Amino acid sequence: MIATVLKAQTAERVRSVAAMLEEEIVLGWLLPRERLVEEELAERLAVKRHVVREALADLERVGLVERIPNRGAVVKLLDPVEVRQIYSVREALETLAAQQIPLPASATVLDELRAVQQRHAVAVESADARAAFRANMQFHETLFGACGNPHLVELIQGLAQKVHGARSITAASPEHLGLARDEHAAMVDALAAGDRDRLVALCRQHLGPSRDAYIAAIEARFARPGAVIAAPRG
Amino acid sequence: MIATVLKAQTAERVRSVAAMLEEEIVLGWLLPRERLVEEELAERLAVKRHVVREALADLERVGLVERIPNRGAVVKLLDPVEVRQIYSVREALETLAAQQIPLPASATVLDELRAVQQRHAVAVESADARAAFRANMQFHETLFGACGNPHLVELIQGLAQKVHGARSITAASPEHLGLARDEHAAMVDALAAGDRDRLVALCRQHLGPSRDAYIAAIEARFARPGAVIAAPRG
DNA sequence: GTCGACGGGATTGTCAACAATTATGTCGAA
DNA sequence: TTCGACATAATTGTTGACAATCCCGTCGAC
Repeated sequence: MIATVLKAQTAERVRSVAAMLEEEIVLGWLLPRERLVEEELAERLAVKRHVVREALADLERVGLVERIPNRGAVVKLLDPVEVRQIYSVREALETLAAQQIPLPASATVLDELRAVQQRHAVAVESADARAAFRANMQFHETLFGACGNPHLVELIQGLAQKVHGARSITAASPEHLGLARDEHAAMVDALAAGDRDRLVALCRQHLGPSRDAYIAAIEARFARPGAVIAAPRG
Repeated sequence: MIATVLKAQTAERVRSVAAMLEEEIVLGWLLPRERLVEEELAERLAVKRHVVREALADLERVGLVERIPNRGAVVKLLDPVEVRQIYSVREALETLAAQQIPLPASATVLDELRAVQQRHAVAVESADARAAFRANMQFHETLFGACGNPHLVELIQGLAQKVHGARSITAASPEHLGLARDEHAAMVDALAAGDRDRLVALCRQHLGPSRDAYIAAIEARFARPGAVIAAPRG
C-alpha cells in the first residue's frame, strides 16, 4: 500500500496518486461518501499536499470523487439512475468498438489478450483482488484497443472509471471474478474464430452482472434514509 | 476580451479561464501550436498563475491543449487521422442520442431550441462569431440534452470540444455559419414533426462540413514540412 | 567549420507559510 | 432542555518566493 515513486516529474506523481486512490476505491478500502482529507493522504502516500490536490481534481473530472468548495472531497456515490445511464452508454460504445475490431483478430492481439487473461485467471485463483482488477483493466484496454480508434477507447475507459466506485462489490467477489474470467475466455475464442455476433453479444452480456450487482449494493448498503429509489430507465 | 470575474471561488475562476481560452482558440485568436505561457496569461486575464495552471490542466484533459513537462502548453493541433476518428465517434454518439429523444419533442424543448436558434441566427447575420459560437454550443446542448441521458450528453460535448482547435476555420466563415443555421432550423422542424429518421439524418449531415473544412485547413495551413498526410480511416 | 561546453534568460515546478472557510464544541440565557 | 452566540479546531484555499529545467546564443577546441 506504499507508494513507490522516488524521482519523477509531478505530472507522473499526480497520475500515480490518482491511480492509487482509484484502486483503493475499487478495492473497497475507501467507501462511497468517505472523506478524502488532503493532508492525511499526502502523509500516507508520502507526497506533498499540492500533489494530492491535483490528483483529487483529476478524480473529480473523471467522476470518481466529488469536491465541494472549502469542504473537501469525498468518494462519489452514484445513484442507480446514473449507473443505468452510464451502463447504457457503455453498452453502445463497447458494441460499437466490438463491431470495428478486424476479425479474425491478429496474432499479436490474441497473444497479448491470452497473456493478460492468464494473469487475470491466476489472480482470480489466488483471490488477489488488486491483481485481478489490474489484469481486468488491461484485458479490456487491449480488447477494445484493437478497434483502432483510440478516442473511442478513451471514452470506454472513462465510462468504466466512473462506475469504479461501485466496483468494490464485484471486485472482491469470487463468483463475479470467476464469471468475468470465463467470459473473457469466451471473448478470446470468438475473436480467434472471427465470430463477430458472438463477440458483440459477449461484450454486452459482460456488462450486466457488474451493473446489477452495483445497483443492488447501492440500494442495500449505501441507501440514504429518505433517499428516493428511482425507477429504471434507458 | 477582458475577464469579468471579480469575486468567485477558485474552481469557478478556473472554469472561467478555461472557457475563455477555449473561446480564443475557437475564434482563431490562439492558433494551433501557439505557446500558452502561464505568467503571460495570468496577467492578461487578471488571475494568479496558479489558476491558469489549473485551467491549462483542464484543457489538456479535454484535449484542446498539449502540455510537455517543464516546457509548457501549446494549442493542440489534431492530425487528420485523429479528426476522422473523433468525428466517427461523434456521429455514433449523436445518432444514438437523437434516437433517444422523445418525439415529438416537448414544447419546453422546442421553445428553448427556437429561442437559442434565434440568437444564433442573429449572431450569424451580424457576423458575431463569438455569439454564434456560444449559441451553437447551447443549441446542441439543448438538443442532445433532450435525450435524457446526461452522461451521453457529456461525452458528446467532450468530443465536440476536442475538435474546437480546428474550429477557427468554420467559426468565422459566413457560409458555414449560414449552413449551420439552416440545418438547425431543419432539425427543429423534424423535432416538431416527430420525424425521427429525418432528425437522425440531419444530425449526421450536420457533422460533415465542419469535419471536412477542418481537415482541409489542417492540410492546407498547418501542415508541417515533412509531415505525413495519413490515409483516411475509421 | 563543426561540435560540444558553458552561461544567461525565460519558463515551469515545488514548497511552506499564511489566510479564509467551515465544522465542532461550549457556555449561558430563556 | 433547547437554542443561539461565540470561541476553537480542522481543513481547504491562496500566495509569493525559490528551485529546477530547458532553450538558445556564445565561445573555444579540434
